[in-house]
Amino acid sequence: MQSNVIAFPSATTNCTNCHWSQICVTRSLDAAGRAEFARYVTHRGPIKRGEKLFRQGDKLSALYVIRAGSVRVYCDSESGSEQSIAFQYPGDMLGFDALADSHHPTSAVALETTSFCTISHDRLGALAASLPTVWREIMRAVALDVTANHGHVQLLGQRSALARLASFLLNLANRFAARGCSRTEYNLNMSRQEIANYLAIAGETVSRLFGELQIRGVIAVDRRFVRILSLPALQAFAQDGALETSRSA
Amino acid sequence: MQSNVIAFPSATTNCTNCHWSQICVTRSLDAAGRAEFARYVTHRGPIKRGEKLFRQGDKLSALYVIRAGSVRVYCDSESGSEQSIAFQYPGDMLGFDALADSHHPTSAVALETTSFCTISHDRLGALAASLPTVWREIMRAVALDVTANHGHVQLLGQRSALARLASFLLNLANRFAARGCSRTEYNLNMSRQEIANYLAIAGETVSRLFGELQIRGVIAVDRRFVRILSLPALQAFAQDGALETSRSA
DNA sequence: CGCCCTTTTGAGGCATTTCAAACATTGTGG
DNA sequence: CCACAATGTTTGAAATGCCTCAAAAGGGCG
Repeated sequence: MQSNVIAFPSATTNCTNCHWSQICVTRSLDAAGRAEFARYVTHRGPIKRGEKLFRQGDKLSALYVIRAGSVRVYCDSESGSEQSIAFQYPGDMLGFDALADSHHPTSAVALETTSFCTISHDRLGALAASLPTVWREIMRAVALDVTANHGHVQLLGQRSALARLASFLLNLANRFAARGCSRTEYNLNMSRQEIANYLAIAGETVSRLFGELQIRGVIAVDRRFVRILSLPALQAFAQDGALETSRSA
Repeated sequence: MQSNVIAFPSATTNCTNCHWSQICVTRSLDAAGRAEFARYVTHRGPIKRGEKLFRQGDKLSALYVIRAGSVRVYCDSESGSEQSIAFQYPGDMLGFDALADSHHPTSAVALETTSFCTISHDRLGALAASLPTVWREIMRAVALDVTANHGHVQLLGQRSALARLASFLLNLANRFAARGCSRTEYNLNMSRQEIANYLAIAGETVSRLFGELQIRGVIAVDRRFVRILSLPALQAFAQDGALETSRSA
């Protein structure tokens, strides 16, 4: 998000004046509640591209909320291959999958300079006692994460690589829009290879498909900057993935 | 599970004498706790194959735990296609993805005659007040579900169809083993087509791959009954998906 | 300016899909 | 109890979309 419109937050930001209070788990809290919540939150970072918030296998120490920047969550399999699970943006909470056995089953790495908040695992009980309603919001955040995972499975279930890429671009568009950024113009925070891994297709295919969509006038791509020229056309590709004839709407 | 070893539970079963108390969210409760928990639980079913526990779009009314039988969870996309998200067995909790916006983003359908428990959404607050520690278990169940979803994504990220099928068979094996059933012999509760949809490959391919694995002596298949003849060989296929030469261990 | 890394573009091969038909299995009604 | 329908499964042959390997082109950064 850092690269998309919104300025990098100052170090003195806290939950009462945070940009993302409508997206974060604080969204249902009033000013007093947010001030109280802030007592349980530690600001961290900024960390640089490539640095990790946590590693697969690490003992759970806290839950995380992105404050600025962006993060890629991924899994390493026994066979050595890596699978990207999610890209996370400001306001997104991550790390609760570690609540199952107190160890992180995934890793999270910064895609760019990134700041984040942590909520100590030890203090979750106290937080819940102090702000009972916040549990509901945490559950909601978890449920949203589950739903996002379902979306990812649905995306991978789509046969055509084109449909996957189109779905991906639309997903990003919606998430940026939810954060007050442009729905139709944004910077990709990840490399082609990282997109490819997330979509479970080859990097070269991603490249080719960006080309295809550009030739058809559906999007304009310049390096990592994407402009969606026809949202309906992109949605059509996301649904049936048909390439075939002239379809630019 | 009904078809795998364990007898169908009697109608008088409750949380204090439930077969699945080591898997269910009650697993950390003592006898008194379970008795208390049982006050919040309603027994439902049995329902028949094809009947639904809940439908995508339904208003959230309760959380669900399978007691006997098996369930398929799936998503309908706008384009009309369907994507299987998970297969659930006794002790598994489902439905909490609806906590995000109070409506179910998925549907759940019985694969066979199935009984289940419901925990009314309205009474979750009272339950939490009465049994504070149970929240931790519910969070754990949710985290397990998230982890399972990551596993599904990893599975779909694997390129070869053979690796996907092998991973799937191993996943089932582990889950049956966790429930005290045989790890190496079990009945599939779902059709070939349902497996294919879950794995995002064609039904015909599933058929062919079952044949391949059988010819190679890795498994023996008779209709829906599967016997794993070589766990190591199946694991090898799950990791690299290489078919190539003689590899029967 | 030159090196390195990412991205793009090209050509060929192959795994998987698709379409189609034979086959088995289960359930149903006469 | 059998014939038949309906459904699910297997098998075959051809088409194709994506991957792999390889090389060139473009940016970023010292």
